[in-house]
Amino acid sequence: MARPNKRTTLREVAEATGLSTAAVSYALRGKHVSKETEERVRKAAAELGYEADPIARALASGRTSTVGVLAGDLQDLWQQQLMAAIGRELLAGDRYALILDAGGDPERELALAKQLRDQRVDGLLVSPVDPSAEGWAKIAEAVPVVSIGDALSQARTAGEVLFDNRAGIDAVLDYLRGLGHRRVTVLTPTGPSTPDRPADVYVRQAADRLGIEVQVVPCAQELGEATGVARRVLTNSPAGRPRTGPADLAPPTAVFCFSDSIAYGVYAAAAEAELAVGRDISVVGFDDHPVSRVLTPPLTTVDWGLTGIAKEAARLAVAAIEGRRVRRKRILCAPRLSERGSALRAPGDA
Amino acid sequence: MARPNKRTTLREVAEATGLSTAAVSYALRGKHVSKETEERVRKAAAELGYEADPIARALASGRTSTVGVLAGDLQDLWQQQLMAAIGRELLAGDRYALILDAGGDPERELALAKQLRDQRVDGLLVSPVDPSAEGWAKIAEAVPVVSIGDALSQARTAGEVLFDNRAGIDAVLDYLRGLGHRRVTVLTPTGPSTPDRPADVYVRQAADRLGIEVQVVPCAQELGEATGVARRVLTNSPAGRPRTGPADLAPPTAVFCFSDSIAYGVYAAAAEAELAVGRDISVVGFDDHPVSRVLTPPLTTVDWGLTGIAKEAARLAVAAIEGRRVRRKRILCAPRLSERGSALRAPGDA
DNA sequence: TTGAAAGCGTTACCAT
DNA sequence: ATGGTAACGCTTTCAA
Repeated sequence: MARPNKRTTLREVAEATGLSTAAVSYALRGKHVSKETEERVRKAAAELGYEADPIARALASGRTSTVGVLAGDLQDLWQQQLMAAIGRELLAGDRYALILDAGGDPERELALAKQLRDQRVDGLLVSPVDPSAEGWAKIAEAVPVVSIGDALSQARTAGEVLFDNRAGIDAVLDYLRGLGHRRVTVLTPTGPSTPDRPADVYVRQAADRLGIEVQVVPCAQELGEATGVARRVLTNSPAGRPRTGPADLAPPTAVFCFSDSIAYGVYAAAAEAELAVGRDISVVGFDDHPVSRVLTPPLTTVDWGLTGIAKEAARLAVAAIEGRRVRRKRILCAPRLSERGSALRAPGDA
Repeated sequence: MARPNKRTTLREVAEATGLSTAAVSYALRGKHVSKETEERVRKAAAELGYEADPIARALASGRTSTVGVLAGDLQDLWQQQLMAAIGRELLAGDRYALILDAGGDPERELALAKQLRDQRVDGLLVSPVDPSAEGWAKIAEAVPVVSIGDALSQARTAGEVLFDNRAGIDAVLDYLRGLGHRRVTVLTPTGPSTPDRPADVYVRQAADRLGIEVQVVPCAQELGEATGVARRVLTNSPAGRPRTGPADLAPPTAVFCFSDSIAYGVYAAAAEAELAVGRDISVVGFDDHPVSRVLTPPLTTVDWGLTGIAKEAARLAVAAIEGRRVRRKRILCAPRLSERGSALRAPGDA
């Protein structure tokens, strides 16, 4: 039965002030009451050290001032960064972020989303592993959902902060093509159990259009694993060759990573193989994590504006929670190619 | 009033089965009931799509199967990593991590801890900004607390996973001394509003003993800010000189950073100043974040074993929650100096 | 403006 | 093994 050291309850404040619990409840929230009683109640509450019990409040009101934040995969350093930023943003608005990690598993992702809903989170921010899952529909009915990155195609969300993947991919492939690259390997965090994500699909189309040969290879975010995959790609050992794409025996001249975390793995593998990033093998990332500029050479990557994303996502969620209308509930983040030193002219290209 | 699409409640399951809510409640938890009723209830519950409401359960039982995880400062990449790891660890045990960020502010840290307690978290894991704060005592009375990094000196915690700071600092200073360094700047995340932490105090003693001149300079974790501080330290501009320590005009030959995140700032500043890390200026970190080995040169740092820490901390917390006794509730993590390329012989040293 | 009382959905105690 | 029924601590009608 609960904890031994009891908290002061609303009833006790009521008794102390000679008011009803209802009156006290209102007074503490500044509703329906006269200035003076509010004052009196506040004082009594302070003296008794009263603080409303969030659980009881949640049960009675259905609200928690807690927002669920569901990361697709927290192994991704950029997502860690994003969650931290969202947490700060929410906290600034007196809301708490309940951060969960789906670990790249689409099923777990939905299971966690449901739990969050059951916990009465007022809103749910999600950076989805599987944006096309049907399960999102029901969840979005029960709680305002804001998706980050890709749109939840099956659900009516309260807001979306999307990456303009097409523009980002076009920008990178154009850039690489201009540098003379014709064989590019794309490393995507999409796992085997996950359906292709929009970027995976689009990058093939874009490459075809530009006359670039791409090979799309799935890759874990964790550094050690990513390094392993990159190692195989760079040496073009059989395990690194995907089942799709032309059976080209030459290794790629450039690697395009759909997350900076993965790019770090390529750096590690390149160092092992004594390949100079930039000169021997070009690398492009996709997030602009802060440390990317500290690498040698600094990682050329696509910046989506982390802070802005966190701000917008939090804003949309809060607006939805408070039932406010917003002008645009779909924010499209434009890519900015941060051209640094990791992608240079392809070897052998004039 | 709550959400429109109502959930099925315990009472409905009771009515459907002709049992009392009590019986159903017990049955679903496999207590006091016969095999067959349990079966019958389970079936009915499944058919009705019943799932216990965690909030109501929390109010009635005082338990939530949620664990609060309070980060001192989530700008620190290593702490991001740690939180992610703890979250995974907890999730594996069917508990949810409620991750909050104190943003380096000791007052906020305590305020958040209280909120977490009010949320009825079953346990609290904390990587404290201010381990010596008195406020921890009360919190630890109400909920099992496990501290990570430094011990909460004023509180009776349920467990501790401590870094052997003294050993770590000794190892690094010994190492630097052996390389001929005599002027070392220590960059610590400890903020102006925070009391000195054990490591800050100890590093001065250790340096004195070894005949090393140290200057302890506070430094933010965020890359941009850290770079700024490091810039001043490397050029020894007035702003970089702390008020304490000898007024030495020469810049340090080595920088010892109490977090890898800060070390990244030093790399950035060194690059700006065209100083070669290792040759012109030695840098040592204190966490071993995964990306540290990807830098050029790879960062020499102190490894505490992230995964182990997350595991132990989660284990201690869960044990305390379940009221189990543990042999050792104080785990001391031994430092392992990962000697890589960022600290070399001091310039001018034979 | 204030009070009385009915929930909110469980759990846990006490009978049976 | 089950049922009845207080808690749990708050919010929110509905009256006054």
